[in-house]
Amino acid sequence: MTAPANRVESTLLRRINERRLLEFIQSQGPSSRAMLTRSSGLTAPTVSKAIDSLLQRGLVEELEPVEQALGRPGKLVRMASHSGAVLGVVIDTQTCCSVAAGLEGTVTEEQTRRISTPDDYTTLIDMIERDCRSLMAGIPGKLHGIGMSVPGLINDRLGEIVFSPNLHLLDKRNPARDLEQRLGIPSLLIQETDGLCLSERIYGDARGLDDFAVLDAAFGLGLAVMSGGHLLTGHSGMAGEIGHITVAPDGLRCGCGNRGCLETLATDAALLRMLADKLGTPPDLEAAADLLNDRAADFQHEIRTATEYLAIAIATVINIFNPTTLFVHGTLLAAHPDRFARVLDRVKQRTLTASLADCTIVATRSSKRQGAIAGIMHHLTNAWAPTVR
Amino acid sequence: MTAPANRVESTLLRRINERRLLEFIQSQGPSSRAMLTRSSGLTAPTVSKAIDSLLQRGLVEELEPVEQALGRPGKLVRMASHSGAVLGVVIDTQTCCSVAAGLEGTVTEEQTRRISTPDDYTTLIDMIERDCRSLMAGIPGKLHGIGMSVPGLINDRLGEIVFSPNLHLLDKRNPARDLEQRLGIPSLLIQETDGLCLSERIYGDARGLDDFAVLDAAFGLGLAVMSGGHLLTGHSGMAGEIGHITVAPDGLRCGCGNRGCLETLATDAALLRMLADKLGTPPDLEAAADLLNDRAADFQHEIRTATEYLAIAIATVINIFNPTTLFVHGTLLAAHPDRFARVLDRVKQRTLTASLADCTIVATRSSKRQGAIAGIMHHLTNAWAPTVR
DNA sequence: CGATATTCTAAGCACCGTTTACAAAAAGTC
DNA sequence: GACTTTTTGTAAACGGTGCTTAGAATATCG
Repeated sequence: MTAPANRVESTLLRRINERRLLEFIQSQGPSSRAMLTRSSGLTAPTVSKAIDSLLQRGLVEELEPVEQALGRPGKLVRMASHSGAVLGVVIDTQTCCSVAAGLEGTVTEEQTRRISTPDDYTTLIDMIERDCRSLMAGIPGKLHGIGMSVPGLINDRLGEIVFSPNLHLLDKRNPARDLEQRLGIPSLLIQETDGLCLSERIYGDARGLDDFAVLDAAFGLGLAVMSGGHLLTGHSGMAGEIGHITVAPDGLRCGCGNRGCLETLATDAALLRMLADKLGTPPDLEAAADLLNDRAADFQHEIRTATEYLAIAIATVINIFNPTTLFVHGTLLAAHPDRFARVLDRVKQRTLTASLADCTIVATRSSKRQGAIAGIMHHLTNAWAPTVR
Repeated sequence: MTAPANRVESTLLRRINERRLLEFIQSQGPSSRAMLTRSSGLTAPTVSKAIDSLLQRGLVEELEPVEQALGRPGKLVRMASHSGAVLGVVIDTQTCCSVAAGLEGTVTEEQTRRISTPDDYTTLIDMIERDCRSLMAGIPGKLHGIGMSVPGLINDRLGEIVFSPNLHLLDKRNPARDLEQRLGIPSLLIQETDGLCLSERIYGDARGLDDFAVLDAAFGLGLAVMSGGHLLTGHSGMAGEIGHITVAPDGLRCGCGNRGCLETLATDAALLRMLADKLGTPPDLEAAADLLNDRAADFQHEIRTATEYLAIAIATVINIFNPTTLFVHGTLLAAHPDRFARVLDRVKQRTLTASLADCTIVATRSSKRQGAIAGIMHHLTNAWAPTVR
């Protein structure tokens, strides 16, 4: 009762500045107060006070200086990794994994637990709970939160997965809320492509970029867009559903009920299906990759079709969003240099010259695991203070 | 030299609050300080000081109270219309118009000058300059700026119209900058669909909405998206080019060089062209509207085709952006109740159920004229202070 | 005419970032 | 080893901002 109720506006500036500093520490690594003063444009005393507050909140920690510079060595400040941690959980069609990381966001194999996805929702949550508890036992400091990356369509306002075409056991569920109730740790649901997008922004090649996009062309066609430094959400967080544009009116029937959706033609899964039709037996992803490497000549038609439609998808994103960079996630077409080059060549045919000139197209190097961590870290900084624009 | 250089951060809060109040006045109409206190959540003294500042900047003006309430009547404050004004200029394929309006944004026929678009750029600027000077002579107070609505692709960073498919005399030009040099009044280039979008947001049915979109299906296929209260711009302001998604790989050749672009199939212009093919002579827009009203049965195929592709365009926007409302601008399909109902019916087939359930689809009631005014007003408030998100 | 209700502003306070000044801690210099 | 130089970090005073409190201004109602 000591503080007045409406202090919100009064501390707004402080919170915005704390957040800005946190982002500098995140992107630059361990920094002294003086370095932050230089890069943020704030004054030294302001930085000092803000860092004190961040230390108290446990988001950053001090490090002994190791510099060999001229003057007084500055005490370094870094994202809390000895005194704080987050968990990331990835739910996917084949495999699920849980990972612990410091607030600096480094994921390691030692701190990862993997399971193959069970058929039953309750079993899934049970197994994830078990893995999380096991990871929590090894965490030194405070656990700030859990990020959970899931495939499918998430409705933020309802707080549930509307439906997940490739993993129906998630339909109408909220595994993050369920896990939060069991563990008592704030948990956040993150659409997997949004996670990849945040991961590129915080840890990847999109650091400092305000307008870029991630297109996941592996199974479903997922799109996440960073626009003006903000993740595109739409009214209910369901933005980014690019997979169901009609591009072949008489094409194959899609899970959504229509025919010829882009998703049925432009993904790894689509190429797999075309290979299966030709071979008579469905190959798995690795077998398909080998086939395409060894006997590419036999599958020219299939490769050309998938390439063409992936190019259409990429061109659509570039035309609509005018990003600086487009990250493409996928195994068969995006990760293979030659085939990716062919995709880019086709994109050139289908994009407005001016928009394409602005845009670099690359394959993602991020993982969903890193995406789950990025998602919860984004939430931790984002929920605390708004951004000015 | 009196004020310190870095005072920016210190006055940020003040500016944000002034802007918020301005938006309340804009949306609520004339308001007393007490009313603003209630609706903004700020305290009375803060509101009073901020209004003083707005009065001094000439953005608002005081009005004599006319209330019949109980206590002391509050002096009303409104957007400056006696003491301030803006101009709007619309450049379009057939007709151009210039209009003067108070800062409250009301456009009238008396304050409008129309010309038919000349063939030559210099003549165009000459004529617009003449009309603007004529309008400026009748303006009571300060002229704050000019908004200029143009068709085509605008590159913000280069500050020029990249190209304008239906009005090539604008290619590589910046008529706003040219007009600004002649008149000495700050002038702003606004993509015409962005203008419609801002117009709906400030003056139309999108007041208070943070996630909606405007699809212009008249000549080109224009898209503007308001996402989280911000206009989607992309890296260079070229976002929204939805017209060149390939939907009919063997279709007609488009101005962009490809075949089967959505723009060649889903617009009024596309329907006109189909009618022309059937009739042998190209009808103008009014003749076409009459034909479709009187002899609809004769053109079932053409109507069905355009309807189908417009539905694809609408569904794409809803799937990708998850808006609360989608405003469709167009004469032949969107403005006619029966035909629009058929479009909506087809949209239902092509949109993800969850996203469609969130979204209302209506025909725009805004005009490009209002859009030009909205564009400059948006700039006047937006340039002054950032938003917090 | 006084009571009541409502509007608006003046004065003082707390918080925030900035400026200024200075203390702390290292390397370089004689 | 003492002094200077360089860099880092903090304490105190100052101006700006919003908030709280108090009070003046101006209407209607009884």
